[in-house]
Amino acid sequence: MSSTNSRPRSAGRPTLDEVASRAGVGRGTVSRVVNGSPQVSPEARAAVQKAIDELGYVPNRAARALVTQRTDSVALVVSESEERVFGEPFFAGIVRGVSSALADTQLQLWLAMAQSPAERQRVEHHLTNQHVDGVMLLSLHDADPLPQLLEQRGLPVVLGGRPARMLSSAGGASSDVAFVDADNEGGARLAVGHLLDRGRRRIAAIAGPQDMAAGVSRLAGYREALDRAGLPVDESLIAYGDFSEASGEVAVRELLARDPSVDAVFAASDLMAVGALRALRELGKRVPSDVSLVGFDDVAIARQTDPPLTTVHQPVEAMGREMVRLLLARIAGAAPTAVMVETHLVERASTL
Amino acid sequence: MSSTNSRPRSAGRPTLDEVASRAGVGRGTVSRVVNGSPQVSPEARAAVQKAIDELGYVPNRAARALVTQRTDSVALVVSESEERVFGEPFFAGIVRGVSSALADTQLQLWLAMAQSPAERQRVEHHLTNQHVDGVMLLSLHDADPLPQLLEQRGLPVVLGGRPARMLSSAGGASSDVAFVDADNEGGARLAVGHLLDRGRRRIAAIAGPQDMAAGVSRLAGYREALDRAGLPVDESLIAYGDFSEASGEVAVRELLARDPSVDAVFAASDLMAVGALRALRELGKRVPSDVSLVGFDDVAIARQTDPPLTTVHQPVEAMGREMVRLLLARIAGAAPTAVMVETHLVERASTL
DNA sequence: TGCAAGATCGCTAACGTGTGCGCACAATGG
DNA sequence: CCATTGTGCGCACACGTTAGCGATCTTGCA
Repeated sequence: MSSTNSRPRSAGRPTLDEVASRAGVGRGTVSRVVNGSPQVSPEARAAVQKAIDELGYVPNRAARALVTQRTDSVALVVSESEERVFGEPFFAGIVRGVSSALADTQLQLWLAMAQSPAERQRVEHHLTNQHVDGVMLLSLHDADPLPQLLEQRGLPVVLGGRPARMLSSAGGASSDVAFVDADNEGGARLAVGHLLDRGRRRIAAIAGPQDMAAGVSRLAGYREALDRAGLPVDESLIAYGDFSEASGEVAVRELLARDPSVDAVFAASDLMAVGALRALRELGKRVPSDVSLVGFDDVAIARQTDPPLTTVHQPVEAMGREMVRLLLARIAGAAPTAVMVETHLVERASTL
Repeated sequence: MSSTNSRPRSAGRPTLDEVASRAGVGRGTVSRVVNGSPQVSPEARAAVQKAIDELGYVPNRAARALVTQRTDSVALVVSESEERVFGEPFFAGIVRGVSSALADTQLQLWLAMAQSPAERQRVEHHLTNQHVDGVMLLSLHDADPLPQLLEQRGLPVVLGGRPARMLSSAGGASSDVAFVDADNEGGARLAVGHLLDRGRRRIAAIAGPQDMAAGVSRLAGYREALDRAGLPVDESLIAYGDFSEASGEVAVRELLARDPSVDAVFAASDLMAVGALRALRELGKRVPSDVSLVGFDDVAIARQTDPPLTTVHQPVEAMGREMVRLLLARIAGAAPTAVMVETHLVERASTL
């Protein structure tokens, strides 16, 4: 009895008017019961409910979405490889925040990865109409056209991390696309301020790529901290990396070659700080006594380096929650807004 | 101009017959062009394509799904917390395999986490009709009714890991629900065989919970390896844990208290092996000289213990690919099947 | 030139649901 | 007993698409 024809399928799922005829009412009444409208008598409601239970009726999402224009689900799209998505604790934190914020809602979260062009194309194609009510985008490239494209198609979008061209707009300002970003500038100020407080004066910076918002903002925070302390910014104390471990190693060698009296290094990412740490050791510098070192991001390895890394922590879970908040507002019809979440310094043994 | 009425929406997305009237053809022709039917003349095709581009038309998925009964997307549902999903490399491997197998297809992968009852309810509700074409389920509870429920609703399901009640059916056998499982029994046989090859004779086992298929199978493999070697199975050399680190610690203390001459331990999970390793050290036993130790799973920490852990590796990526293969077959109308993927031993320093 | 076959395309009937409109019927007041 | 109000519910249309059935037009052959 399992192979009489190609696909048994149990004669299709029950439909709205099968329920209606079994309950002896019209389609409209069944629909009203399903959607909890008050305009239906207790006995009719009971009869309909009975029929629903007996038939195992469950409304067809496609048909409902077609008429209501809603799907009751949202997507979180990450433009990264599985490797990094599952490796970096950052993403886990975001997802945790997003899930917790969505818990109060009826909205279902769907996670998608899109790194290769083919995947990106497919995701775009699937997102683009009537599959979700809104999209959260994580870690996309510099000038990725995806957010604009989606918004243009009428799909609310919220970005995690500030888009590169949105550098000037502060928190709360309205822009063409909503985003949540950590206070990179403030965090860098905290880090460098901490080094200044501890009496360091020759503070070098390993900056991130200047075509990424985080890179620019963190360097700006470095400059501002020195400024506020009345110290001049010595451009020869700034080297540029690409957030990677290797680039941190190269940068710190260059910095010390330029000026051996450097007594502190601010690295714009923990990975670069880890590279810097290795190079410093190889150069015979002791951390933190000879050179203090501060990173940024508070990734997991920052706790396990020797010595453990002082770094700037970003509240990733809060970022996830804020993304949901903005997205819900956007779905409800609000204009795009930007919010900034605060960062704070985690003091460990790489500074003293 | 942004607040004249409640929701501008740019007058709605263009529809099929807006394209048709602009191109001067009928709706059917536009549909044929969009779906790549050969039954349309080059000039009509060009006109339609032009109109599509100008209007930025993109087909409405809900309407299409309503008539075709397909959504061109599948779900991977993991019944775990974000913590574990993003922490355990197992899931990353599965996702990598699934993604790579899906790359040839037009199907979009949606990942969902469902641990709490509320989340489970919501996922079930969203899956249950017309949101995806098929579902892959990972790490669900013992007698979870979800797979049966979904199959009953007409949704193809593939399980990662053997359901508890399916212990007897071997690879390829037809069952009521499709699943992919690692050869736990064979892996355990390899592990214990390795210990026997190295001359160990008092081999204890830390078994997993016996209400989980993996726990039962791995213990069965242990017994069978001894059996094949003509050795009796001493029940006092078997202790039971729950796959956790703490339970491994407790179990090994109990085993050594029962019989101090134990010269090898087979742990049914790497986490239990890590716990056992710590307890052995505290008990003054040297690994591997006094007691050899083998784990199971080949998780990331197995490489970083001291000494690094010999363990049984499961080809998680291949499991992901197999899950997709089974799901596609299932969607195409095939009956549920079961497949088993091979495991192999990774020799490290905890055995000699 | 006439006829048939094949290519091309328009029309229309679903797909299953939400919802406004209007009707029937019960309750209440005069 | 009749008029009026209000509640409950059936009817039918709309949502945007696919697919099958013919209608029309072109083309080849006798």
